[in-house]
Amino acid sequence: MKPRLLIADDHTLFNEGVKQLISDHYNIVGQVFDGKDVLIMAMVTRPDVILLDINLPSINGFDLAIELRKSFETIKIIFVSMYTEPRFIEQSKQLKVDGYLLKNSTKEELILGIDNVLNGGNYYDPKLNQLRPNLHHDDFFVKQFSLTPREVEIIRMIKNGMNTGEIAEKLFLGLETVKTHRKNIYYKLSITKSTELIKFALENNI
Amino acid sequence: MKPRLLIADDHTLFNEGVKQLISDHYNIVGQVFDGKDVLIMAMVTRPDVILLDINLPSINGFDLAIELRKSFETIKIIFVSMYTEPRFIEQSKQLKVDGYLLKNSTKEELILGIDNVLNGGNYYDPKLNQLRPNLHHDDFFVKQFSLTPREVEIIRMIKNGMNTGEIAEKLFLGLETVKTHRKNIYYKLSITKSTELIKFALENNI
DNA sequence: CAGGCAATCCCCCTTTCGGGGTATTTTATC
DNA sequence: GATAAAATACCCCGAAAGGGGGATTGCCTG
Repeated sequence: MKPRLLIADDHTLFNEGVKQLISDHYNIVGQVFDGKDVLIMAMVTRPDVILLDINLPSINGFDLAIELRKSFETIKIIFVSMYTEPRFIEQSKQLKVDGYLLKNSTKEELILGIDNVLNGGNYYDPKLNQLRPNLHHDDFFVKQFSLTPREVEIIRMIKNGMNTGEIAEKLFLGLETVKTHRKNIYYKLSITKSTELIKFALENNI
Repeated sequence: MKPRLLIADDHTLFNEGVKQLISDHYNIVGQVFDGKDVLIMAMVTRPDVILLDINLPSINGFDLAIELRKSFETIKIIFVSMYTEPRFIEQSKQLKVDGYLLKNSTKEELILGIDNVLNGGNYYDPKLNQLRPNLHHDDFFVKQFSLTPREVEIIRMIKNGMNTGEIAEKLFLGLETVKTHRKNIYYKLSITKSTELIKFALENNI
């Protein structure tokens, strides 16, 4: 009897593609494309394991993991994401998510991960441990504007509503240092105001 | 004879999944996972069409499109991306890229797009044109926070990067009037900074 | 007509931003 | 060990934003 598997990813092609790829190994009991459908679908199909995208519409993967854990003791949860941010990994481990796979994995790695988790183990993609913090290999925007990791970090904090002083305090930096970073960011992005920065950050998912 | 197709996407699972999905319809002559391999692979396999991710390692999709156009007159290029940024669409059209598909398309849309392009046409995902117009949302937003028409007008202008002085000038108002409106807006939304206002506005489609 | 609301305008004051510099130390890379 | 890139820090200055108060006009509605 093949293990029962539910796929939750809003990228239809990816979702469908993964299904095709591994339907020899697993019984794909459901596919959902929106966060709000995951819980109901889990209820209906009772999968052994859920492949869960983190960046889902309506409800994100983290919130879903919390809810799934509440309602379904035995369902294994595996995140499948393109994000390698350490804070994502951290949060996943805190939520006792069973696995974390990257979207640039191979079919073999995917199956290896799922099988490991089904056998009661954990599987966090080995590539996650060899990453330099805050360096986003596959972030087109960061490359396009040659932003440094520190600059991206500060952009995120500005996006989250922090001002220069708060950022300096949080990062244990001098006020002037953060000001310098801001100036460099503005220069690189050819902008002049924090409001433009917010727009840039939100529109580019930084 | 099935059309020859090359897939370029660094997300192995996606790349592989798409291959599985459409290998009935097309002859998948190659798969690459890094920007630097695209040109050589195009040379070797001579595909009719390339499905090209924009956010590739080493060389991004735009630069590749330029190079491909130079070296291979007849190869059709279709971007397959998760990004809906208008400036991406613009740039794609300027580069005379034949198609632009979204990663949350269905298998059917994918095939429709590829076939259109193979028949000499263009195919830009219809969803790209209907991004935005959602009057329900901002209605809700306006009601929820009981914003006046004038306030909404000013929020839009702030979102578009204008400062208090520019807004005053444009609306033939005194500086202090606009400042007062800003204060009232901040009070109603329980925020303190323009950056938070931008987030509110963008996230609620104001 | 009274009360509420929207829209307009003003003063005072402090903090934060944005733009112009310059300079030192770490880190990575060749 | 030289070089380049990144990260750190400081100075000066004016402009803009933010926060507190108050006030007037007009308009609609009960």
